[in-house]
Formats: sequence, structure tokens, C-alpha cells
Amino acid sequence: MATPTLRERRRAAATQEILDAAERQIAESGPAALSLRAVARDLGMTVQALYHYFPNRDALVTVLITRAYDDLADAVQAAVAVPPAQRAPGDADMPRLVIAAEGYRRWAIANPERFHLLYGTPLRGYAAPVDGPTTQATRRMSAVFERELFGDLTDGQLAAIEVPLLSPGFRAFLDGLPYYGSGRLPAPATALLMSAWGQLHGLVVLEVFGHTGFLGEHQAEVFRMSMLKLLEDVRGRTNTAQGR
Amino acid sequence: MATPTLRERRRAAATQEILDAAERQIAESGPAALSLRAVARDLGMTVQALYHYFPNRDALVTVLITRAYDDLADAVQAAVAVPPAQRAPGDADMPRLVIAAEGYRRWAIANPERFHLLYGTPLRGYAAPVDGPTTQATRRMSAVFERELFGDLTDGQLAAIEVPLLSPGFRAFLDGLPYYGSGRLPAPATALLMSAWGQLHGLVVLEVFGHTGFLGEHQAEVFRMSMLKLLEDVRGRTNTAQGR
DNA sequence: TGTACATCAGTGAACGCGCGTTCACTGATGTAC
DNA sequence: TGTACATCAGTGAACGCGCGTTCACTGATGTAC
Repeated sequence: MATPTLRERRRAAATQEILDAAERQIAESGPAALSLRAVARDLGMTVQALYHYFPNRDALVTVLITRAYDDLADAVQAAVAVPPAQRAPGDADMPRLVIAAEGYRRWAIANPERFHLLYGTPLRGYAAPVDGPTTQATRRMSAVFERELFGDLTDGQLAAIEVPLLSPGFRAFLDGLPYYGSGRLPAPATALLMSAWGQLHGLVVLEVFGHTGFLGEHQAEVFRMSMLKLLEDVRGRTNTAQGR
Repeated sequence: MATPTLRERRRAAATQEILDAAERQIAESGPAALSLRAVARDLGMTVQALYHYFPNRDALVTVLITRAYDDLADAVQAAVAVPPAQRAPGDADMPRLVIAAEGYRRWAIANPERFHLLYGTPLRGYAAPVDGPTTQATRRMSAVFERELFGDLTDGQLAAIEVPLLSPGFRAFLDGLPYYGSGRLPAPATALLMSAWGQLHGLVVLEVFGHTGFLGEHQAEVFRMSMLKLLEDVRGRTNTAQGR
């Protein structure tokens, strides 16, 4: 592990600057406006120079998407890592699921254009690599949500969870999934997790894309209420399961 | 109401053809690829001719968005209007809320690019008119969902619905909203409706934008399960309300 | 019914713009001896 | 320590492309008398 040479350090710094400029560009004009020429302009370089750092525009976009996913996952993990006593006022006695979900929401609102990049219309001419970085960060995030939704349940409680209408075929499919989470979730719990993800993501997406603007600042409250309801639901299902 | 002249009929037909060509283009290459020139090419006209029908690109986009919203709202209404006996096999005894929601989902899956147009990244350079056609169609759609979620409840049952954590300020705000629905929903029910919209939309958005592809065909089942859970939840809240 | 004029759909030519990418080059940095 | 060569970051010039929009025009359709 040799000390990096001057060239290597410069190269790393320049790469970082390019990415920062690209993110600045996205933040200002949206992901669709991202262009190599605009990035170069921002940095006071010529476009061609960028080709020493990225083979083409798609490669740059791929890195930007990866970074955005990681940032979002980091934000969710960070939110949940703050000890209750140090949380914002009013959040101290909120369940950790709510805290995690609100970390997701807060990142999306703070970085709307990068959120668009991840969850909006795919960039024109950009084809996402299959099973690429996306999957990785999504898995990290869903691991957090899985922990906060189901983490304190015993295997017995988990096993007893029921949801409406899960076909045997789907149960088998879910049980055979290598993809997600801790591996200890039975099919109904996994289905519940997907459903919760939909709920969480849906509210954020509607808000960030401006479809619930008429609610104004109260959107935060609808969101928190929904997340609390999510937890209520899971608890209700485990209570029932225990024969209460 | 005079008979339209030849010119008027031709104009109407040409306008229709332009819109159809534009929608074809969106369906094939996505909303971001929509361009006047491509539409003209598709029709075998020159670009300039389009300016006799739309003053500029934005105007065309506005009409396309309006039509898409209307189409979606129509699809939801139509789904719910089919008598149970004539529904697809397995759907006959599904609650109408599920049928409406699946109408929404089905339209989105059948018209992914138009769905992108409505709920994806806003088109570059296009600024949506405030309180425009969007609001209109959204209201229509949410009226359907309101009816199917709450339509058969008495005012007393509605009034007794409670949800976690609704601040007095938010209650007042919701009660003062001129915007949505029948006007008979108390604040908690409205909040529940928004939450349900998030759930519904979130699952569809994740599916159409390819984030839950790993579930394959089973996405339909997660969706239906979630919608059934939605209804269960509302019923649970009204039962509790009745003191049962 | 015929004529003069207005309206309108369409074309040809052109504008200026921003884009991704390639090529041949220069000068600085790094490396082997 | 000095020298010869390789690597690399950056530039200047240029490519071909598609875009929205404007202008001056022609010929068909519609209308008033």
C-alpha cells in the first residue's frame, strides 16, 4: 500500500471535483439537465478533459446514482443511530421505525433532484446495469427497515404473523428468495415489509414530486401517522398470533 | 351549434392525429424523448406545420398530461363500474376498493411511459400550470377511492374514526380544506385517505419504475394484499368506534 | 351563381443552440537505469 | 544525480446530430356580397 503519488492524489481530487460539480448541476437543474459540457463549464475545464476520468457520460451517471443510493442509505442508518436523547425535540419517544422512515423522507426532501435521479423517470439514454449498485444500497436500507419493524420479535411471533391472501406459490417463492434481509423472515412478514416499503416510499414520492403540495407543512404529520399505523399493524398481527 | 365545416373537421382530425403520434412516441421512447420534430416525422409532415395546432411544445405537453390524467381516472372509474359477475375470474368477490386500486395499477403497467409522464421526473423545461388539469383528474380519482373506502359508513361511524397523532392544527387545516372529495370526511378519515393513496401509489410506482422487479409476477399479490389490509384497517377503526 | 377577399394548413429555408465524442497535440509528472 | 522514455491531464479544433422556433411563401378552404 504505497503512498499515492502526486498524480494519483491529483487524479482523486479531480474525480471528486467532477462528481461534486455534477451533483451541483443536478441539484440546480435536475437530473435530466446533466451534461458533460455543463460539468466541464462549471469546473472551468474543457469537456474533453473529462474523458480522462470517465469513459463516457453513462459511466459518470452510474457513479452518481451509486453515490446517491449510498447517501440515502447512510442517511437512514445515521438517523436511526442517533440516541433518543439527542434526537430533535418531539422525536425522543418515537419508535425507531418512524425515525428511520423520517430519515428517508428528510433526505428525499433535502435532495429532491437526486431523489428524482433514483426514483424518477430513468435518464434518457441511460441503461442501469442489472443487479448493480442499486441492489446493494437498497438491500442495506431494507435491512434497516426490517430490523425496526420485526427486530424485536421472536421467531415464534414472526412465524405466526398472517396477512390476507398469500397464495402457496407466492409463499414458496418468498421463502426461496435469496435476496432480502436477515433470512429469518417468513413469507407473510416479507410481504408485510414490501407493503410497508410501498407505503413509506409512496408518501415520500408524492410529496417530493409535488402531488400533495396542498397539504403544505402537514405532510410531515400524515407521514408520521402512517408510519405509526404501520407499526400498530405489525404489533396487532403479533398479538393476534399469540392468541391474545 | 352549426355543423362543423370541412376545415374544422380536418383540423380536429389533424389535432387528434398529432396527439396520437405524440403518445405513440412517448410509449416507444419515453416522455423525455418527446419532441415536435419526432412527432412531425411520424406523421410525415414538417415540424412547422405543428405550430398551426399548438403554439409551442409546452402546450402540446400540457394536453398530453391532461389526457393521461383523464385516461387514468377513466380507467379507475371503468374498473369499478364493471358488475362483479362480469369481472375477471377471481375478482368477483373482491371489494370495490381493490378493484379500483387494481384499475390504477393496471393502467400504470399498461402505460408505463405515460405513467412516468404523470408521476416521474417533471419534463425538462416544462412547467406545469398551477392548479391545472392535474388537480381536476386527481380529484376525480380520489373521489372514487374515497367512496370505496368510506362510502358505506354512516356519518357517525366516520366521525368516530381515530388515527394516531393528529395535531389539533392539522385537524383544523383538514376540516377547512375545500379541496377533496365529498366534503363529509372528518379530518382523521381524510388523513387515512391520504395514507392509503400513498400506499397505493407507492407500490405502483415501485413496480412501474422497476424497483421491485425481483418479485416478478407476484407483485400483483403484494398489491392486492396491501389493498385488502387497507380495508381491514378502516373496518377495524370503525368497529372500534362503535364500541364493539 | 360568380367573384373578391380573408383565413388557414402546409412547405422550404434558415437561425442558433447544446449535446457527446474523437483526434492530434503539448507540457507536466513519474519511472528505470 | 542525471538522463531517456512512458504515462497522463489537459487543450484546440472539429464531427455530426437533433432540437425549438421564425419567416416568407403557396395553394386550398371558407365567406360576404
